[in-house]
Amino acid sequence: PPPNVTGALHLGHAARSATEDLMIRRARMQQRPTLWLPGVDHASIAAQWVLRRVLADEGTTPEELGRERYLERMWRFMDETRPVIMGQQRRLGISADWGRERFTMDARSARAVRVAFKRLYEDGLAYRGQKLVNWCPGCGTSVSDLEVIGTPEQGRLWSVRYHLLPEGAAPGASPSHDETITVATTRPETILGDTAVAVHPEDPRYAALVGRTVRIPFVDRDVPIIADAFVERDFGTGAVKVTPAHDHTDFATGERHGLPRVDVMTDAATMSEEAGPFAGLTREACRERILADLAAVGDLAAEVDHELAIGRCQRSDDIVEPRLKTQWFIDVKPMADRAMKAVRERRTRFVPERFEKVFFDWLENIYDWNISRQLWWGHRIPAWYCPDGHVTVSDDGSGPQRCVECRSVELTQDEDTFDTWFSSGLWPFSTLGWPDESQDLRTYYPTTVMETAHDILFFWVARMMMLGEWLTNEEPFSVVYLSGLIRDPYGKKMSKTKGNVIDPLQIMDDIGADALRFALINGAAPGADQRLGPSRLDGARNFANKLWNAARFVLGARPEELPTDAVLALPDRAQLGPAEHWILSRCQVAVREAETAYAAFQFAEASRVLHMAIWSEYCDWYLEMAKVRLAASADPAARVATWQVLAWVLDRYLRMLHPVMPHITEEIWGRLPHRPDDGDLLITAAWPAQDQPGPAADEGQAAAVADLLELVTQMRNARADAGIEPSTWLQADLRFDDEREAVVFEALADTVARLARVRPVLLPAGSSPSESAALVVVSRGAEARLSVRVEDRERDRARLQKELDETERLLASTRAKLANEAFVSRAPSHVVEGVRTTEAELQALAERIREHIGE
RNA sequence: GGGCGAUUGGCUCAGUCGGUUAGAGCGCGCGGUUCACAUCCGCGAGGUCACUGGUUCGAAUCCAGUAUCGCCCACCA
Repeated sequence: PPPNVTGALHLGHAARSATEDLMIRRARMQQRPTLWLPGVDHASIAAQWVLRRVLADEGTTPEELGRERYLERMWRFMDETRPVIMGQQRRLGISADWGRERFTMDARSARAVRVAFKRLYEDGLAYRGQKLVNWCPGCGTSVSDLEVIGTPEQGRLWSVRYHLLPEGAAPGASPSHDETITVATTRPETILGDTAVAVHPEDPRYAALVGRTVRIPFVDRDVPIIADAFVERDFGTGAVKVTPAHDHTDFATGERHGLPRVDVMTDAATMSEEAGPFAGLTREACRERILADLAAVGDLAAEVDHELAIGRCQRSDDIVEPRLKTQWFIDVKPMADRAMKAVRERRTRFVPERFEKVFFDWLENIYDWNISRQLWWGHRIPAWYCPDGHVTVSDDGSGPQRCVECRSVELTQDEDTFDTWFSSGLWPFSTLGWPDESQDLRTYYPTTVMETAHDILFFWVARMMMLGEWLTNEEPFSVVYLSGLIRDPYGKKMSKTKGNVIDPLQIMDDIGADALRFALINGAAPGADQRLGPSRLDGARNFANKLWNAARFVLGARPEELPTDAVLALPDRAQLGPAEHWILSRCQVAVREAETAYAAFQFAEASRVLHMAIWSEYCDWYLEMAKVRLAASADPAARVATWQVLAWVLDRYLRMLHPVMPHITEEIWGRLPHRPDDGDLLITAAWPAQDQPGPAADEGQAAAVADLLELVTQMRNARADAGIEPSTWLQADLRFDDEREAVVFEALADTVARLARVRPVLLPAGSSPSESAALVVVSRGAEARLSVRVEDRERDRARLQKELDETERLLASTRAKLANEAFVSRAPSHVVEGVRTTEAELQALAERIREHIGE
């Protein structure tokens, strides 16, 4: 989504950009045709606020400048601010098609807006009419329903007595003193605009009063008591004042009953001439005066605290006033139906899926879209009026010559501009050349993925889908990926006033763009808000550092025997040792799992898989194992083969990680040998998950190595528990149940020595245990005895006992399962078999441990 | 008022198809000047998976209800 032109890069942008860049880079490596079109949005209301502050600093105001000079100043401001936000985006390293940068206020967008509007007008969807709009006095413009935020606030509910006219009395007669109807209101100032009182048609309390006339105080207007089912009998007094010009419900009621609309306010939210004695007062002052006056004459019947939802402007936080205006609206229902159809037909799907429901709920209950804004900055509505009031809509850039109805040449253009989201809603196709049948449009439209935060699902995504379906007859994108918002470590929204904002530019200075990207990707579940704080950022920085250092080691360990122009390749299979089979096997698993996650939009999972594989498998184990085989004393062929595996595996990790951390992976990759079919840059290199898998690892050897590593861990554990100095070399007698494991061990004896700091000796399978004092380590297929001093061994008793307890606990639960007749007969056989195997292993293990404890 | 989501070690979160010994990072404890990395290495402690009931041979996972928190929508004035 295009960021606002006047904005500074914040973490939300960074997160969106990182996610989008991830997708585009992966697609590019998969050799798919990719286009990521960057740009900025003109954000009319936001820009107007920003420029007003700038002008204030310059000692002037928009009003002083006038429309024309104001717009000139705005364009100059755009020229200053636009490169700033674009430059900040580039620092993230996002691989957009920068040469195609677009702006929602550029000439091509302007044309698309005109054409779209004319089409909607001709289709009967765009119309001009007098309706209630949401008027924001602070912004001086109407805003759409979405921009009005219902804010729960403590208010009051006043009950006011209206006096009835005597039955059958002529209009203007004196109202009755005693006969009254009491209405409840939270907004006494709108009394002045009342044109009816409504009660429920089945409310016995008021049945007799329906049809009578009441006198509205202060303005002395006589209005009817009407019956309408919208009235809630249980609320307030059960009688409602009806103010069609100042309340959305009342407007609808007024339409049903043909009530007049009396507008008692001005654009500045002060009382108008229609307010009679209160004209000129602010709405707040008017309320006070009315309440005082009502109380004075005894017509204020009750006053209670009442919590209500106040509509406030998203931008200015002012209380939004429903006001009667003649403006442009779009009947969105037909478009909404088309958009919903695209989703039902699965031409567009949401990730995560649950947003479909939110999407449907909104579109099913949608109201007409008010698109007129009383702002200067924006696309001016291409509608012209002649002196007779005829409307001419034109998509011609220079406007119409004559009125379409009376041929008058005296035409005046509508003063208003479009809601910014109208032009944003055209983005997927206006940027590709629409309305022209351009080559780009044919190639890239409909697009593949729309990625954005869920807070603009209605504002933007739904509008793009409606406008796209209606204007191009195609869904604008097939996947909507909705991400969450970034919050501070305590779950609070980041805001400047709270002072909890993390500045992505500062973070990039501190830890680099890649670390920031990794932190953002790694912490983000689709659709879920994420908390971001120092600890996650530190972790990401550490990972970048780890990868860099591992690469430094690999590059530095390159054997001299390998020709400088050697291509990236695996050695002959015969040259692979067990450790090489193990890491090749692990690498294949990681590539497969990461790809599955990427394909399912589970980007955090993909990053976790790669983080684990690189850190916990490649660095923690394989690099350490490789060091032995790389040592100068080793056979040169083995040394070369080992390095080839190191490089080959690293290459795969780098490719898979590139979408997340483009800079560091590119930098490292550039220093590794490449395959003959590779270009110079990783950004366009082939995606491992779909290229040739390479020779399959020997899974038997890989599994044996895994067991051996488990044994190493246990030996370390035993040493630590017994408090053996880490630097001490111990003698270790090893015995394996399985002959193949023994063979693998023999090949890796030096490696085991290094990893566990022991001098390992292989005992024959049936040999008797050593008599010397020893730490005993027992694993499923092997055991080790570490020779130590007697007192060291004494400290070790507890460890074996603990292991036995744990083993017996597991054994008990396994046996309980097998003892369950229902389990054995109903569970799938492979599950039962698995449990049987586990039971046998655990039993053997327990026996062996017991044996050693008995010694 | 309606809807959605969350609830898993001290903290932040994974756990996708019901069967794994429930994982990770941070934090915590113990140890470490091993020639890639102290932004590091090794070892460890720490979880009745919010609660109640149900389905199932088997539930963190599916269903119903409850509680708490968060978000979205809404014309009880």
